[in-house]
Amino acid sequence: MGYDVYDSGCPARMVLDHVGDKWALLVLHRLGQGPVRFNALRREIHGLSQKVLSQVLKRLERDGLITREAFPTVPVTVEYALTGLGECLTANVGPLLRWAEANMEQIKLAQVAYDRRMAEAA
Amino acid sequence: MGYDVYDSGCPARMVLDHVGDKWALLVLHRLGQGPVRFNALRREIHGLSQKVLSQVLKRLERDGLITREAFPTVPVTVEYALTGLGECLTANVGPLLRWAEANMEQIKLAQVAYDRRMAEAA
DNA sequence: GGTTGTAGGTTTCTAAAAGTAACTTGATGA
DNA sequence: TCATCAAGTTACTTTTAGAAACCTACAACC
Repeated sequence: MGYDVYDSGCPARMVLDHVGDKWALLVLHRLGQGPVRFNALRREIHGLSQKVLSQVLKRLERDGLITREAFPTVPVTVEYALTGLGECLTANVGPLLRWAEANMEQIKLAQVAYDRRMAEAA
Repeated sequence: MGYDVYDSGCPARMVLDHVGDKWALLVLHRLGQGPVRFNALRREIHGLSQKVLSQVLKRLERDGLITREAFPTVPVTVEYALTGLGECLTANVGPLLRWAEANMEQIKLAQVAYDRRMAEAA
C-alpha cells in the first residue's frame, strides 16, 4: 500500500478526479450492460451534451477503462465497451447508484426538514 | 421501483449530483472513521479549500448524510459526523476509493500507452 | 440535383462553478 | 498590545460546464 487518497499528490486522487464525476459514473454504469454507441449514450443519459460525452469518453478511454471501436458502416458507427479494468470498477459503481435510487426519498425529506429549520432560524 | 437514474428528472440524479463529487466522497470517507472537526478535515484532505469544504458540508448536512455539532469551547469547535443514512452510503464509497488506490498503477500505464498511440497517429 | 437525414464528433460563446487569498469574530495567552 | 486559533464568509480570478451551432461524409427521397 503506502498510498493515501487524502494526499493531493497521490495517484489515487487523480483516479478519483476522473471517476468522482457524475457523468463518468453514469456512462460506466450504462456500459456495464454491454457495448453502446455514441449517440445511444447521448440519447439515454438525459442532460449529457455531446461535448461533455465526448470528453468523458476520451478520458475513460485514456484511463484504459473503456475501448472505442469504429465500424466502417455508412455512416460510421462507433461502439464503446468496458475493458476488464472498467468492468471491475463498474462493479463498485452499481451499489452507489442503487443506493441513490433506494434512498432519495429519505434525502428529500431531510432536505425539507433542513430548509424548514433554516427558515425558522432566520 | 420505477426510478431511472438516466432520466434527468429522476430524484436519484439529484442524489448523484451531490454524491458524484470527489470532495464529497473524500469527506464522507474520512467521516467513516469517526467524527471530525472542520479544520481537521481541511488539513487532512489536501487541496480542499475552506470555501469548498464549507459548501460540501452544508450540502451533506442538508441531505441528512452528516450532522453538525457545535461545542461551546473557546474558540468554538464544530464536529461533523455521519448519520445512519450517511454511514450506509459511505459503506458503498469505501470500495470505490479502495479500487482507486489498488488500480491506479494500471491506469497510469494505460494513459502512457494511450498518449504514445495518439502521438504516433499525429 | 437539391433537400433532408444520420453518425460522430468539434467549435464557439456564455454562464456557472471552483480555486485563491484576504477578512471576520470573539476570546486568550505572551 | 499584538498575535493566535476555530470556523467560517467575501471578493476576485480562473477553470469548467453547458447550450447551440457547425462540420464531414454518405445515402435515400423526390
